[in-house]
Amino acid sequence: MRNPRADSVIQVKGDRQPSEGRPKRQRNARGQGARLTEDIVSGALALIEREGTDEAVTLRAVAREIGIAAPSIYAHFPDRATIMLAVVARVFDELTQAILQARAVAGDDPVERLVAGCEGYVAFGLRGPARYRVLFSERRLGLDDSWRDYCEPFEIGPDGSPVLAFGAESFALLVQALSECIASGRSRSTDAMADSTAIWVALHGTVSLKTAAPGFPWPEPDDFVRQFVLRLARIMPEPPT
Amino acid sequence: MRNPRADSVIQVKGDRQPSEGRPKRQRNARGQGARLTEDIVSGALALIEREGTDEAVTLRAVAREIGIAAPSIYAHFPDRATIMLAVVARVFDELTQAILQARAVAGDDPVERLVAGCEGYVAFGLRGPARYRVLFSERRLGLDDSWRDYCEPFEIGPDGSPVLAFGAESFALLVQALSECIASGRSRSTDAMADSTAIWVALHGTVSLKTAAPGFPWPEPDDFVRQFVLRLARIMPEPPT
DNA sequence: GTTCTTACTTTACAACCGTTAGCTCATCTG
DNA sequence: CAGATGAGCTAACGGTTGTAAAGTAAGAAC
Repeated sequence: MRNPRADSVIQVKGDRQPSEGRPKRQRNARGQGARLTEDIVSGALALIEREGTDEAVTLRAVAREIGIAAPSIYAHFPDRATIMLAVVARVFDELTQAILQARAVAGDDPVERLVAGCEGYVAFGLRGPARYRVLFSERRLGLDDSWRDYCEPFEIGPDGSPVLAFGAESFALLVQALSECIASGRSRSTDAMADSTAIWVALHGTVSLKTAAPGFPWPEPDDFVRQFVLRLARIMPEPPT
Repeated sequence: MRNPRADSVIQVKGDRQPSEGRPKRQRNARGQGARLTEDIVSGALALIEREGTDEAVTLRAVAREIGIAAPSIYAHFPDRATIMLAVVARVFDELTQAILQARAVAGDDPVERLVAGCEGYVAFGLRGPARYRVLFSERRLGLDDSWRDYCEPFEIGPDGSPVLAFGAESFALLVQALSECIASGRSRSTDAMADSTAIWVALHGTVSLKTAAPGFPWPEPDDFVRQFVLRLARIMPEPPT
């Protein structure tokens, strides 16, 4: 059994330059090198939205996207995982803004504000399914502590990863909205944390399943969301007169 | 600007045989060739559970896993997507069995049966997060009609893909369980379909988020599930005497 | 004007991947 | 026993990826 174990490789192949195809990006000015860091994150995000999956984010693909050479990324990020972490941080920020904006146009009624925020969450997710998916799909494996240098200083979970620390801001908005309903006597919830968690779970499930199974006979989204939010938030059937 | 466009490649590399490392699988008997089809699906599933992601399923990895040569797969599946489809079909089947089993030990009370099925769903998901994830993460793209030859004959969605046809069985169990609660006067739901959808969405969200964010302060799972199922199913506070 | 430094490139390597073409070898059929 | 056929193999092509090493262009500092 002659096993050609010695995998000898002679490869005479040149990588394509970044200049071909894509518009070549012009070099940053002297002090502005950090600007490329932002562009890398933007490029990765654009790639995700265009291709529909985060698997499209490879160092080379990102480099092509923004018109630089692949190894140039190493000056800004140590590896792919850290790029993705920065992407996640940015998308969580966008999510928080979307919720705040939806809530802002909802008036003063605490229940309406709660519902509006939830509808905003779902609308955000459905507006960019791939972008939303990265929030909770990152296997944060093989990721050392260097993420601290590239993201805001978040708290660390018990397993040493930044886990939900990212979503904390959005989740806090939800807890706060429910608490206001409780305080104003509109909800008979006795555990804002647990009930917020239930709402969050349902919101996430809605986005996740609606994008994964578009063929399912889904009810009209806003009313569907409203109905389950009211029940999970233990909103009273009749407002107190 | 001399651009070495002509990417001439001289590659003198031999692939590794499947025999090295892995235990070489012994050839199937004459009529039993189809047995490898099952083994390929099992191998892909094992790979998913071990590596934690379906990205680990490459033709070569599956071949290594079960001790065959990569090209041998082509006699059984035309491409990776079809293998994944068969995996999804099998996992959905496992899910249905898990729900049925959980329900079987729940006694006769329709509410308890509903809750037990839901807890079974969540327990199944948490028992094998990667396995569960494939159910709803497959981008069914670039997948021609040949899936019909490898899975049970499912209905086709409006976009020509088998989409939710897979989960239909599990979902039907849920609708049925809720309908029994309605019929026995324990639920005041007037739309079993919509309320089942809400429950499904919450169940999926629970599994998805609990595995994605294990660092979050999750409530005890069974009670958490029971609480939101009762509310979403519009179960009466007091059983009728 | 020389030197230093920043912000990148180019080139190359080693390891994967899917897929094709053609081969081997045991077993069943006549 | 001859031949067909099923079941799986080897070898190879052309492509992808991450990443190391070394090179270069332009502006700032002296």
